[in-house]
Amino acid sequence: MTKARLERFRARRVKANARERTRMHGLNDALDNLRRVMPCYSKTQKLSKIETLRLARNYIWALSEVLETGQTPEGKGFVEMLCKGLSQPTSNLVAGCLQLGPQSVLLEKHEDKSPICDSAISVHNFNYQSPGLPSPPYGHMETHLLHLKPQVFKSLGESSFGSHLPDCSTPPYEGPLTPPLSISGNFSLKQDGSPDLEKSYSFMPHYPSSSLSSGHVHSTPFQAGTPHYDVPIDMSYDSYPHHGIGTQLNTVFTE
DNA sequence: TAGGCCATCTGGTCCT
DNA sequence: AGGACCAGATGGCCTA
Repeated sequence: MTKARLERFRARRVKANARERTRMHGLNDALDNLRRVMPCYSKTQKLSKIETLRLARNYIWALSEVLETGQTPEGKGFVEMLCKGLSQPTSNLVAGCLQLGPQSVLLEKHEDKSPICDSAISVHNFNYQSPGLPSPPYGHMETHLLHLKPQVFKSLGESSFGSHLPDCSTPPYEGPLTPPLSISGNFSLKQDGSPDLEKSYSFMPHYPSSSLSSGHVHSTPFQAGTPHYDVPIDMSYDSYPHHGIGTQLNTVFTE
């Protein structure tokens, strides 16, 4: 290889590296956008990539469950759905983030009676200190309990909007907050059952029955007939080998 | 110190 | 040829 060819090769490699960096930054930006529309978003305590993907999968599943059943998710069950497959720290984070007390407050109105965002079911700046959980490192946590779009509420018979969607999403994200849903269509968002179909792992938070008051997630199946996996979260979390994000994506969507 | 997570570099493969 | 995508390797940072 002549010196000139070597230099050309080096230059090409440098350019390819730069492109790869840019590509990965784009991927990370997309992940950040995904984090922002998750039910548990914190700028300071970022979910890892793999946990973000898992939580997103659960969130989509939970929302499609709401659409399908037309039932308001019961608080504990909702948390359980979101926590399926997450690591214990993340599960604790989500649980602590979403549990407001013994009574489900999932449908509590946003405290800021903003005419624009009045429709969003969310609780902002919620600091939760659970007696059974470690001190929350997340601190100032912005929580979206159910950041549902009007069509979701319409399906629940609780819609009060027109066709205009209130923009309650975080600024940088310009895409839709909810996946394209086709209720009458030929496809279903949800697979046949729950995200934990594959029994390679199964996790149902296993806590004392006084779960909520003790800051734990009580294992109440969200959906009647949902198999009860009486497995502690920490026992069921499988540590995945260190793969690239592509592999992680594959892992998440085949789970 | 080990393990988890991440960014980056790199070479391979596929496509235009 | 060059770009996009992917996965393996590597090293840094952080935390338990």
